[in-house]
Amino acid sequence: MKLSNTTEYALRILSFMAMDEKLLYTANDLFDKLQIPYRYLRKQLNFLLKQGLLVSVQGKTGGYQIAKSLNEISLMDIIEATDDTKFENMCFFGFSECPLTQKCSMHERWGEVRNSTLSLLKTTTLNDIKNENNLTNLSLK
Amino acid sequence: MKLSNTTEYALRILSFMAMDEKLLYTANDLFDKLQIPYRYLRKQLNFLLKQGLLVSVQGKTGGYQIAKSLNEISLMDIIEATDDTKFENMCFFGFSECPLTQKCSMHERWGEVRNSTLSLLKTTTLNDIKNENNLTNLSLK
DNA sequence: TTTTAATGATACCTTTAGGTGTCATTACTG
DNA sequence: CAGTAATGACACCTAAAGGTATCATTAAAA
Repeated sequence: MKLSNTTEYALRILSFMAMDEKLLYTANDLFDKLQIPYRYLRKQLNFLLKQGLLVSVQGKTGGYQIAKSLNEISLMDIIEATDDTKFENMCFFGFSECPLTQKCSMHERWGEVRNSTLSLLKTTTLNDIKNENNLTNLSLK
Repeated sequence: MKLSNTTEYALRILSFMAMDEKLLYTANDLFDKLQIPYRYLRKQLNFLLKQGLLVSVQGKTGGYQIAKSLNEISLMDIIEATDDTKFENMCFFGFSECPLTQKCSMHERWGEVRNSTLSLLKTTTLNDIKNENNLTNLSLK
């Protein structure tokens, strides 16, 4: 009922980098702010790179940058890149067949809240996040 | 972003038993219907017993029964019994301090969908589930 | 009173998410 | 051109969730 740590980390990283998307952020910059273990952060950055969400520059003045324009990356894009759960037809009881065939006793009710959650995640982009960013305050604590 | 298997199993078990709450269900009855590995199911039943959600009868004609009246058990009660995540103030980015002090950039939006999910889980009881139960169909697949 | 079919308890195994450690490579800079 | 500060790659460790195995206990029923 909670995103995985890995997914939360990815959301932190990209949301933070969205604050100034033209900047080149080093792993150390991000480590200081985001409360993610340093080596795991490094691994995660490499992963996001391979997923095409980040680009990197090597060498002494290197770092990472968001690969696309902010309004092209939704929160759902980030979640899907780091979590292979299929949310679309997720049955409340975890039955794999529920949504398409028979309906379980939570089908309607659960469908509603699931859809509003999914819709929020799909329609909110990094650009929206940027415009509302108090994330720095947060990450300081 | 998904309930744990263990929690889903607990929801299956109690929702199924709610269909006829006065019946005594054996582990084998439940195993046949609920797609839960037999030995894990046994373990889980013992756990739900200790949590006070079930009562058991030992011996040859024994089995399990829901411990309270159906409208006294909400879905959230079941979730909380099997998952120690604290949902109330769950921050979207997983920051532990978010909800009470500073607000992160998803605070408002996330709060809304989180609250409607929580409210559904708290207000839906096993009695509601019983009244809408096609779960048998489901579990047959 | 023995058998049988149920639950109770507990220890162990397996997989995976999360996290570490080490060394190579790149490219700016003194 | 050597030193340095960054990323790249990859192997390994750890804890917890999920799942399995075994044996003891209970109580109805033959």
